[in-house]
Amino acid sequence: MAKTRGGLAARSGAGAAGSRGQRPSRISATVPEVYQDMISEALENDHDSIDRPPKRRRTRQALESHTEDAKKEQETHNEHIDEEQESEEEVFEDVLPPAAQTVYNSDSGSDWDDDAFEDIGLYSDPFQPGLGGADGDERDEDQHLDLTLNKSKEVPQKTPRKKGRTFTKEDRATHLMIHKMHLLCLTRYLERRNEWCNDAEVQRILRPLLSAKDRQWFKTNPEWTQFRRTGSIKKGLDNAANIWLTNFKVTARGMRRAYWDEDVSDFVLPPDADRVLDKSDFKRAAMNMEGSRDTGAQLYCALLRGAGLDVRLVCSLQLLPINASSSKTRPPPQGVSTARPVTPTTPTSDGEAMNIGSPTSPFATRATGAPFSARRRLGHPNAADYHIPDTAPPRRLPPPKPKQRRIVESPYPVFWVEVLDEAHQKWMPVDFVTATVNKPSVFEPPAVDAENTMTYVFSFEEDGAVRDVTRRYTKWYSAKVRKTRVESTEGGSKWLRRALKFYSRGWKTDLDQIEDIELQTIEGREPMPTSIADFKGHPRYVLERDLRRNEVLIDPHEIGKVAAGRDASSAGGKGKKLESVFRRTDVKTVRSADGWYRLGREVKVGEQPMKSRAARKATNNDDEPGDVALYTEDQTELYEAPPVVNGRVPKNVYGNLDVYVQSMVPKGGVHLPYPDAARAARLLGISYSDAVTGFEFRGRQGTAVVKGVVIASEYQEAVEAVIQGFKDDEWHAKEERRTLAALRMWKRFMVGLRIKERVDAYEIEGEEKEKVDEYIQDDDEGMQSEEYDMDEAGGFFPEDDGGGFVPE
DNA sequence: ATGAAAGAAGTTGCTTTGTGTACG
DNA sequence: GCGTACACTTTGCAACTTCTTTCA
Repeated sequence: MAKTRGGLAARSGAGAAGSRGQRPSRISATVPEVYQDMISEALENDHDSIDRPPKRRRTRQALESHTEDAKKEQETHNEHIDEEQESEEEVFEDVLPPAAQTVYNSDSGSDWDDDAFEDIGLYSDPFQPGLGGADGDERDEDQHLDLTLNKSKEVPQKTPRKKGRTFTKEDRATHLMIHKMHLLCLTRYLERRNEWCNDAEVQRILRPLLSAKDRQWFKTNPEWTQFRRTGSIKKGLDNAANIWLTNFKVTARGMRRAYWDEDVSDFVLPPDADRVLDKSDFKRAAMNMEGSRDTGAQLYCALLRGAGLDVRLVCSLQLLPINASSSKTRPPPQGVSTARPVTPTTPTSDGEAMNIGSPTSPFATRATGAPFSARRRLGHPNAADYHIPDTAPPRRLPPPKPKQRRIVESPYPVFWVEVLDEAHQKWMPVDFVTATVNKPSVFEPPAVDAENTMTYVFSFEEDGAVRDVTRRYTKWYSAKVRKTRVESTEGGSKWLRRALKFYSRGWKTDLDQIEDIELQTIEGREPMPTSIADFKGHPRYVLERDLRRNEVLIDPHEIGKVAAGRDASSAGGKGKKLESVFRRTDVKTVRSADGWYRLGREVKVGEQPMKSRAARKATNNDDEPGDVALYTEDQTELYEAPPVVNGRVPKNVYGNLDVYVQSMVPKGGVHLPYPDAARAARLLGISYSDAVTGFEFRGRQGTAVVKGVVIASEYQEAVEAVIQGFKDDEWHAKEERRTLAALRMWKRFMVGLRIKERVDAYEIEGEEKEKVDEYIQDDDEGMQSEEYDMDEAGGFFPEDDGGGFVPE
């Protein structure tokens, strides 16, 4: 769990979660049961994965600098551990920090086994901030994720890679788990915010913002035409957005894109972080009409709900990517939207007051990307991004602050709302950052936006039900976005469904169904990808080049062509290389006859292989390594083992029976997977075969795993009875051993008593009593040691049901 | 600026029916 | 002499992944 904590530390723009410690017992009280299951499941898996020591790589740079910093490193490392253990309990805090961004602390390492920390040292990494001696700027350039913990004796690899790192299977599993945890945490956070938007007092505070006239737009007459009703609401929303923009002041940074590679050991909450932690903060934000952009959107939601509209709170979750590959671990490039004057990892300078008008301000920097004057920008879709105080003076006086601070965020919102267009039974996205109504296409930030990414867009309704509406807002859902979501991992779709089920209302309204169809249509309308890379892993299209060796196109229908290769971009379209695009549904998995047999299937007679692949090795020395024929599932049928005849169970050449799946048990037979079954069958003298259920690798060769036996079904009861008999016997034998041991001790005790009695009888007047006492004492000691200290003996300890020493 | 190709370097998955010794 | 329990050992290769560089 230590790792988890490291991964969920707040990065920036996040609330101060650290101040609210909790006891572990509270975790179970506050975490919904379904999540507890999921978490424990995930942790279990990880325990499995650490059984085998992972093979690790190491870069030369890291090794070279190791010795110098080793000591210092160790100290730092220990501190980390302490911190992590301390704060580990807060992971599932009831109140999540607002806009909680998460980072993965490289120091928390790949193994969270406490013992593992004792003999594993972190390598000092010249790229790691604060350790390699690089100054701040360089650090940001070169800093990369070091998830690898190594034993210091490890030998360096021959030719290490300069930058970047590949991750082991365990690392990737950890990344995925943290990604999931992050999703759960943010969803819960979102649900809570959504709840606050329903708060009557918040709505009451905001109510005066909209005059009766402003509200009039939202009161539509059902007798009006659809168009008029929608038009009225849109007009009202435009109006409300203007009012909101002139009144709400952005004073804090909202949620932003998460990265893996930041060192949280010296993390300081930036001064412009969103500090709304509980409902009272939320109310205060409503009263002061200031806060982060996110808080603004939430309050806006409350305002509209208060005005009687059906409003959903929408959030584009800023999750840690599933793969922490090096391209994703670099700090955000100072690109289009990162017009921040300071590096993101230096929070102290982050908070420095800035002069908006100065040429070094983000305004000036922005000028290259958005060459608009402040006034022109007002009408620009991204106007809200600039939050210009002078052109839109707030109604209330700003709090007395020495200087105004610029908050430069992505021009695309993270939080917004969806308003129900009742006439059309559709949800219209409404946002005051982009100042748009019903334009879903303007919400998706480009891939290069270092502050904002769109992967999961969740929409919470007033009653707390959640909907995944990502497809409404993303252009390339199937081609790009889906690959960054859990659905692209094994069992991911199911997991997400399960996670979101917790927030569902349990049934689908008509509106939900209409929306389902709408989202499906959007997905179906997605055009064919234009780049070859996007075809890989696409749920609908496939290129022949991306087929795996056990995949084959059956009855393929070419459904398009795509330009591939360098020729494609050559002038005049000459020499264009075109590749055929096929449907993913035409792809079938093929296996060898042996492979199918392991799944309990058999290739039908006369079937021709669909594909063949080169055999790895000749099985016998004289054989040429030929090709292995591969078949599709359609070419196979369920394997039927030779039946049990007259109680005789068939055997294969190895003298046992393959039962890889249940269907391979021969007719008239039954599989008893108990270890004692063979002995029982032998005792009864009936025919049986050992059941081989799989293989395990020991040494160089695989060995069969035998699990129980197959017997004729008529003997099942008898064999089970005998197995039960064995168990009873065993139990009785054990009891007998215990009884004997107890009796032995009683005997000894009695003998001891008798001796004492006799010795006492020898006592003659005048003899010193001490001697006798000594003798008895010695005897006592003898009884407490060695043979009396038997585990199974029972007897001597009152709590043992063997009883004995203490008479009942 | 972007993406494809090619190459490098590393990881993963497939493979798939023992043997020798001590001891009761 | 026989049966049983247990320790021993952990291949090698191709596919696949990820990253970098080069180029159009």
